[in-house]
Amino acid sequence: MTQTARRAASRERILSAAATAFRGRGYAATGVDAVMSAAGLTHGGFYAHFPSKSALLEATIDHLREPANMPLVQCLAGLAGPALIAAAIERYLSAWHRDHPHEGCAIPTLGAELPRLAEGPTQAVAPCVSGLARKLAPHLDGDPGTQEQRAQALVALLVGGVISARALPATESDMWLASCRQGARRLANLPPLPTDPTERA
Amino acid sequence: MTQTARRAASRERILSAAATAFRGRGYAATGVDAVMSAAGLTHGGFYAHFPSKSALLEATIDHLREPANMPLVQCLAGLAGPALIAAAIERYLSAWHRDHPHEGCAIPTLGAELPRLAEGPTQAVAPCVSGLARKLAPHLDGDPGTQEQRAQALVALLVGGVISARALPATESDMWLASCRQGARRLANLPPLPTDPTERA
DNA sequence: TTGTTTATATGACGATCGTCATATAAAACT
DNA sequence: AGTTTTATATGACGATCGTCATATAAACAA
Repeated sequence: MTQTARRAASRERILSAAATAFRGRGYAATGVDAVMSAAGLTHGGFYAHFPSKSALLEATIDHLREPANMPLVQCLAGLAGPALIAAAIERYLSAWHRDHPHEGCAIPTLGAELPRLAEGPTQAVAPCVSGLARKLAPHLDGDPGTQEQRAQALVALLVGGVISARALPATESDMWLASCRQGARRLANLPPLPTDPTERA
Repeated sequence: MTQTARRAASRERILSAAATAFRGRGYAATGVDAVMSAAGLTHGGFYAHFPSKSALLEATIDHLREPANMPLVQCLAGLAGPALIAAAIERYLSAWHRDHPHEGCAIPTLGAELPRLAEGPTQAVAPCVSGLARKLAPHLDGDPGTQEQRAQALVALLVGGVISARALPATESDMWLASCRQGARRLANLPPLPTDPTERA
């Protein structure tokens, strides 16, 4: 393998390890050491790739914004309109997403932590949030003038639903997610889902 | 002042300082040193009051759950029904709450960080979340059987709205908050607010 | 007033943090 | 083949972390 290819592959492994670690344990609680050993490297070589830990954070956010690294959005390919909205709600407010923070959307895991750091990380998360709303907006029905605003409330409900579901014990959390799915469908003008009798209180 | 009173007052100052620091900068990013000096004490005396930093975290959550330390809930006293719901939405999704994380609700600031720590802190936040939903539920109209579920979606929207609003730049954030307020009123079966022409896009 | 309890201050400990200078070893070039 | 470039490993630095043993000084009891 050529050296430039080695370097690119290492950088990619560091970014991937950082994406997992930052989402799983948070930015402040994750050391450069942990990221590098997860990438199969030693901590000293880190500064050949990134000038600082906070620079790694920004690069990680950008890395997670690439469509290939957003499985929750990528699985909406081919869908449109109410079907896309329904699928997005189902995926985002799923038990899998709640139970796999390190593989899911970065907003619920890092959204609260990043804005209290420097401006750089904050400016990196902002397009994450508004971008998600802009992606969903055109698929909402009703008045086109209010699509964007209803999409923003929908994104807030998705993010808050995942965060609060992660803070609750298992049984309570399942019902909470179901309630959020119903609420999200209501915001999106979708018909309510039939209540599954097996998961009722 | 008697010694027991001194001790109680110091403990209270530590808890109050911890509540501000943890909400403002996060748990992992806040040192015991910073909490103690904010309380007007030196770091060494900390372990005369709490056995560990994580024990302080749990005590701080309990401290924040006391009604006297929840200004956002306390200002709802005397209200009931739709008026209470409307006031809660207005307060929670206000620019003030967005701009003062260290004085506001603990869920948007610590909700994502605490569940990835030990079980102790997680079990401390859970009643925070479900308690807020239970407080709002009886004031929602409509089918009493679905009150609790709609209250859960409403809480998720409130929490996610504040978190995402804090991640956005000022102008975009104001509109985002307004969209969330409208969405929250829609979830609560309240009539839409008249759109303020001065803050339209 | 004297002796005892106790709340807080002082200072230090091991561990870990982010950072970097240097060493090594492999690839690239002549 | 010999030389240069370069990606990574090694090891160390100052700082800060959580924790604790000890000292001090004030409050209480006699």
